[in-house]
Parts: sequence; C-alpha cells; structure tokens
Amino acid sequence: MDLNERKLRILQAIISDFIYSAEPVGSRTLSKKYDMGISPATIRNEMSDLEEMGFLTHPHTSAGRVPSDKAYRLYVDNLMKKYEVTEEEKKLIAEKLTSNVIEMEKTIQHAASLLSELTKLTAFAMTPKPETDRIRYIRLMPVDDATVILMIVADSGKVSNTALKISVPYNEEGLEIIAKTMTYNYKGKSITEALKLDIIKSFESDLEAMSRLAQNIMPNFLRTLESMLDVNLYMDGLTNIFSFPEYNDIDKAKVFLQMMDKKDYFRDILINRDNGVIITIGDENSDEVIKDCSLVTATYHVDGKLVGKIGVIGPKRMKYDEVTSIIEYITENLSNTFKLPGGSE
Amino acid sequence: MDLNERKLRILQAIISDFIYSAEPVGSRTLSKKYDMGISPATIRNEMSDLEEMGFLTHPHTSAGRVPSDKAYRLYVDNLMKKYEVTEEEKKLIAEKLTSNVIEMEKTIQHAASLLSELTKLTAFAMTPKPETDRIRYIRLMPVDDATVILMIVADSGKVSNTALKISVPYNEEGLEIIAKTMTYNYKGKSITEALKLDIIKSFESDLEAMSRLAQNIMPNFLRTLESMLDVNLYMDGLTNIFSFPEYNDIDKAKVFLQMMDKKDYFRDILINRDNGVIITIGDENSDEVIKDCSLVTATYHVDGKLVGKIGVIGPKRMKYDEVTSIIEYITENLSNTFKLPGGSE
DNA sequence: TGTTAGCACTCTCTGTGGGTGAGTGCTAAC
DNA sequence: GTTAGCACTCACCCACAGAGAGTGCTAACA
Repeated sequence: MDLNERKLRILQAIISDFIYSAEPVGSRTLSKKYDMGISPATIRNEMSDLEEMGFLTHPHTSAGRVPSDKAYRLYVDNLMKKYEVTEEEKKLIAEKLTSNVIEMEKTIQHAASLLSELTKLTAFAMTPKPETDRIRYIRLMPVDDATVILMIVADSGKVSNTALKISVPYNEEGLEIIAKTMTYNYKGKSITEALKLDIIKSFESDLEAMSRLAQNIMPNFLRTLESMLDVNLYMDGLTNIFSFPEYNDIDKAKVFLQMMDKKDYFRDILINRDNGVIITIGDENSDEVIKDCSLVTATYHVDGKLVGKIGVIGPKRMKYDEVTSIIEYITENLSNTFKLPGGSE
Repeated sequence: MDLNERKLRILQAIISDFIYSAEPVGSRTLSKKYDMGISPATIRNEMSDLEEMGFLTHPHTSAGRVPSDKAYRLYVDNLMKKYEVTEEEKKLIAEKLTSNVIEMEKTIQHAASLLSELTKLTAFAMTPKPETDRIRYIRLMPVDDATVILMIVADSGKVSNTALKISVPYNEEGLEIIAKTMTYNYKGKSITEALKLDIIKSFESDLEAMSRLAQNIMPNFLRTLESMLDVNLYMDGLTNIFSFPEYNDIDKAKVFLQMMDKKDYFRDILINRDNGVIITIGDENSDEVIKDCSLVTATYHVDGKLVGKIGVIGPKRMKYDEVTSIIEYITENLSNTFKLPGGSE
C-alpha cells in the first residue's frame, strides 16, 4: 500500500490532534476540525489503511485512532516542522544560563530547571563524565594544627577540595613540597590514569617525617580523585507529569516517579545513550519501565571536550518540535558558557 | 469526665492499631485483638466518652474510631514508650555517616537518604545556616592567563571556590598581595558582616594595575560570599508516600509531591522551626498544606555552633517512637562527625 | 451501678444492568 | 473513488440492591 499525500495529511492531523488532546481521534472530528474536503467515511477508509500499515492503533473497536510509535517516528523524522525558539524563551535562557555563572554544577542545575519550565515536562541534566579531564595542579593549604585543605584543579576548570585530618605534626613547607611532588607526578594525567598511579614511593627516600605526612594525605587524595569521577544528576519538574491525563492513574504515576527516584538506574540509562540530539519513542527505549514514555536527550560540552547530557522525559505525545528546538538551543548556550577554562566550579 | 486508666488503655490500643492498619478501629476488633477483658459494648461506651473528650473521631456513623490530633499529642507526650535503636540500625548509621567523610554536603545528603530508608518516610536534611560562620582566609591561585581561582575558607571548615575570568594581565605576586589584603580585612568576620564591608578603597592607593585587578576580583568575591549563605535542602524517599493507603488518592499524592517540589517553600517552613527534636501533628502545623501530615525535625551542629536541620514528613499515623529515636540518634552522629574543624567540605 | 447481650439502624463498598454517545465497519448508491 | 446510511461495539455514567462492619440504644444481669 502507498503512503500517499492524503494519507500523510490525515496522519499528521491525527498526531497533532492527539498530542494536543490526549483523546483518540475520530473520523468525524477530523473532517470537521481540519477541513480536509473529504467526508468522514473516506477518512475512515484511509484510517483503516493507515492502521493496516502500522501507523495507527485502536484502544477498542468503538474508539477513535491513536498514533503508534511508528507514526511518531515518521512525524519526528519527516512530518514535523521546525519550531523556532521565541525571543521570550531565548531571553529567559540567556538570563538564567550565562549571567551569574559561579559554579558549573549550579548552572547545570539551572539548565534542568529551565528546561522543565519551558517544556512543562520532567527535565534532567547530568554533569560531564570527567574521565578524560586532566589534572592541572594540586595544592595543600594549612587550616589549623590538625587540618589541611587539599585542592585539585583540573583542565576543565573543575575544582575539588577536601579538608583532611592530619595526625602528625607538619609545617607549611612540608605541605608545599608534597603538593609540588604530587603536581609533578600527576599533572597532565587523566583522573582515571591518576587513580592507577602509585607515587607513594616518591616520598619514601626523603625524611621520615615527610613520608609519614604523605602517607596521611595520599589515601584521602585518592578518595577525592574518586569522588571527582562522580556524575551528578539533577532533576526538575517531577510533578509536571500530573498535568498529563495519562498519569491520572495512581499506579502509572507511582511507577514513573519511583523510576525517576532511582537516580542510579536513570543515570545508567542516560550514560548509555549516544551523543547529539537523540529521540527515543516508546518501544524504542530498551528499558522496560520507560516503554510508554519518550526520551529526548542532547549533549553539551565543557572545555570543548567533556560531554554532559540534558534532556526531558514525558508521555509519547509530547510536542517534539518545541522540545527538540528548546533543548538544542539550551545545549548550545551551555556549551558556550563552558567554553575553555573559566566560568566553572 | 475522667481519663481513667482503662480509657487510656483503650486509647493506646486504638492508636497502635490505627498506626499499623490505617483502618478505623471498631469495638469488636479491639476486644478480640487486645484481650482487654471487657465486652465490645463496654468498649463502645468508653469510646463514646473518649470521642466526647476530643480524643477520637468518626469518619461516619457506621465506621470505627480514628485518633484525633489531640490523641496523637497525648500519645507522643505520655503514652509512647521509648524505642531503642537496634544494633543493626546503629551499624548502618555508623557506616554511612562516619566513614568516608569527604564533603559535608555529601554526608548530609547521606543522612537524609539513611533516614528515609530507616523510617520508610520522606526525609529531608538542610545544611546549616552559615550566617555566623567566620572567614578564616582567602586565596587566589592562577590557572591560566585569563582564569584565577578564588578560594574562601571558613571557620566551620566550609570551603568555597570560584573560577574567575580576569580581563587584565596579572602575575602571581599581585594575586598574593590582594589575597593577603583581603584576608587581613575579612578574617574573623562573619559572612553577613563581610558582605557589608567595602574594602575596595584599600586597593586604590596602590599601583593602578593592582587596583584594576582588584576591581576585577571583588564583584565575584562578593557573589561567592553570597552563594556561601545559601542553605541547601536535600530530600529522599519522596515516593515512600505511595506506600501509605491515605495517599492512594491521586489528588492527595499530587498535592503532597507538589508541595515537596517547591523547595523554597518547604525550606522556609523548616527554617522557622525551633531547635531540638520538634514534633508537630496535623493542625499543629501552621502551614495549611501540611495540616494532615506530621513533621518531625531535629537539629545537628557543625563546629559546635552552626545549626542544620534534619527530619521526616509523613501521615499523622506514623511510628513516632521509632522515628524520634532514629532521628535523635542520627543527629548525634552528625554532630559528632562535624565536631570542630575537619571532616567537612 | 457498671457491664453485657440484643437489635435496629447507618453508611460504605461492591457488583450489576440499562441507557447514552462516540465511533467504527460494511454495504450500496452515486 | 467517494459518500450516505445503518447496524454494531464498547466505554462511561448512573441508579440500585445487597452485604458487611460498626454504632447507639435499651433492657437485663451481677
């Protein structure tokens, strides 16, 4: 059977209407509302064909038609018109994302909040996977007799610090020597490489006091490095799903929210997605629990290299045109904000 | 009318049963299950008295009795037995809270997660209000030609850093002089005091280059100080409310979750609560939206001074004995972990 | 006088069955 | 190929009856 122009027009109308109303679309409504110049009966015949071709389904015999995953895919790939981000939206995005950038993490959090506000969906943002981030330098600074602050600065601009409890006496020079030695050994190494390195020997030849101080510091240094590898996931607009009639069912809402609550689980889903703007619709999602959702994700860059993700999750009948344009625009802004050292945590 | 011993026993049984079952308690069930040695009819008479005294209510004529807020209050103040935190629970708390303390914020987050896990309620934890925290020192460290890291260390051990974009040429000595001058001026001042101070003049007398560098740095310094005043609120176990039959109603669940989603609103509720272990039951809560919840909060200390809050929110029929004991135990552990400089962000 | 058995009454909850309306699918005519 | 007509289907709403849990009152009992 042929997917001719009239069938496409009908399909498009059904998808638009269903995205808007969440109600199965009937032939009569269609012919009245969209003024297609053909009678309901003709539309019914076409609908029946479209159903046979797998683009429409039927919740039950006497209900209207509902687009299938295949239909949404066709819509996203071919039918959908490009949505232009409005000036108002652009202004809001610029305001929240570029000014006042004090911490990278805060900015990423704001991006999620903004995205959920603009799309009225549940949004999330993931900090970059810093595996390839390289160590720039390490500092040790005394606070008091028993406390030292360890600071690690990476190429991306990420800074991590930890207050260490030190059980041996020390002085500022000793700290400086250790920090310099560490910087010398770790500079230019990625965090994952650094974790494999064993430099504790470097200190053994020196004075014993120094060696003991270093032994006090190193385990904490490694733990701090490890924590730098953590990927944080922020969510916003969780309760937005309540505005969709498909989640008026308590069990559906419960399953959705419990899934989003398991951040580790959801993080894994995100990590395994490809880069760029990716849309997965319903059954296209490999994870059982989100098989009646659509997921739209995109990637932003930090320092031109590290890759973070941002996106939305919601019912399959989302406004794909708006959502993708807005996400694209936000990721561009984020990438610009995080371009090369500066403007980061 | 007198609240005699038998009435108390009946009331206690009703409260226990209702906390467990969430079903209105009838006279027959009570006499069978709790073996009180009196007949249902007698119990009915007593129940009727208890209702008149305001301790019980009636959802409708032919339903059993439900404890009123006044009954819960009596239970919490007088009837409830002290719950002993089990060895297992203690072990879990010790594991999650004392070991591996790299960042204060992470530990506080863990505390919330732990609390929700142990109580099966929605838990939250608020970082301390750092108004009285005092600045210990300020450092400026070069990253590259256009980036400098600003680091502020406070007495509590809290460390805040920001990467600044610098638009004028500079050298390490210049940074050090400015950092020393800033430390000299700000050391010992609380953050709120520091925000009111205007030290930009201190740099005017010096070389012009220095003055321009300082003018590059100061606005960002103030913004970083401001961000140090932020109080973070972490939540965990939001979806636990789905396990309570009283939230099987989609609208109830929605209202609850939307309320918790408005973090600023909820943060304000917490900030206004007194210190120590505080239980507020139903109508005792001044905020309309949580009038059918109970809120249990407690305070922990950082550096022996700063005060953070942690607690749970849930239906009025919560296991107050368990909840209060566990919260108390966790706050003790937190306060110990955060005792004086060390073990913090 | 306090306690208990008995009984009528109340109210929720569940299941059932008819009516309504939106929509389909088929057939026959245009 | 398109359309009008019509029988048929199915979800949804509503009313109604019966069951079950529980109360409140009364009268009898220790």
